[in-house]
Amino acid sequence: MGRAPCCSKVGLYRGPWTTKEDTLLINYIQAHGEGHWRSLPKKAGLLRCGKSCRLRWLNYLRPDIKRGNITPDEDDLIIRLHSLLGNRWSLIAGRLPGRTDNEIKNYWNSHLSKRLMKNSTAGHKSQCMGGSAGKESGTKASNKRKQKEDSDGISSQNGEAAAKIKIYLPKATKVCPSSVTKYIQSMIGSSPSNVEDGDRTVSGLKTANNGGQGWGSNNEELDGLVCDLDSSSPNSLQNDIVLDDIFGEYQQLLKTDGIMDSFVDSLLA
DNA sequence: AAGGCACACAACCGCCAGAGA
DNA sequence: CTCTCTGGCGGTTGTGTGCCT
Repeated sequence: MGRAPCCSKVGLYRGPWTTKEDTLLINYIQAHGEGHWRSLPKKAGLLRCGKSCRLRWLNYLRPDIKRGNITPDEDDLIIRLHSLLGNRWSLIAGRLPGRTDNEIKNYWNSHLSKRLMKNSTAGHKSQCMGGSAGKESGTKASNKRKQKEDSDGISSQNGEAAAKIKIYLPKATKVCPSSVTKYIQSMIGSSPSNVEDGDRTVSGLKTANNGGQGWGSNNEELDGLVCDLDSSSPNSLQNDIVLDDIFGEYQQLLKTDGIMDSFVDSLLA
């Protein structure tokens, strides 16, 4: 309300993209590279909003996009990262090569949030769920689908599957430490944030059993995290203990794998 | 066979932050 | 310092598809 739209929508197409539009966009970006989304549609001969072009490219047309089902490894990693970062889909996507934030967000909303909800309601209510938990359905159709997912191994992975998870460096994404802090703080402060997922406990950083597979962040974020919690949390003593554990565990992982060195290198590059 | 329902996912929208004038 | 532009993010919506009754 009151805000000017990102572009004049008069005379612009909306809705699903045609193959012709896709081709125009791909050709243009291959010739001129990404960026300048605002002027791109005009130059490429597209009657689309620049934002729409950007989204289409990033979420669908990019050559390094990995199509197909989320693997159990990715599934597990998404759960872990979400338990730690909350709905920071771009950060999570940064650790899953070929996956987009949109894809992960959709996957979470349609699969994982419901599964975790189901598991958590069996025990206790978990408060580390994402914003939209989705509607739980009790239809035979959905049950059937869930059974299929289970048989496909999506939710039956255990430590063995988790042990195969690879470590990926995060993209150099700018993150406000305080915002991350808020998320983690909300998770830590909201009772046990662990979510029982089958035989396995998914917690903030319970990764010691999987060979040090990790998550993306940087020292600045963690410094901010520690400072904020130290200074402002009403339950700071309890939070401190939990946080110290997590932070120590995280540092252990970094030392073990030399993640931070290469991550810093990637940032400096 | 038809209608209803739920799901999956592409696409849109509003807001925010950083850069530059 | 302020304003504008631009890119990026997360939440939400729209639509096609498949299953069930």
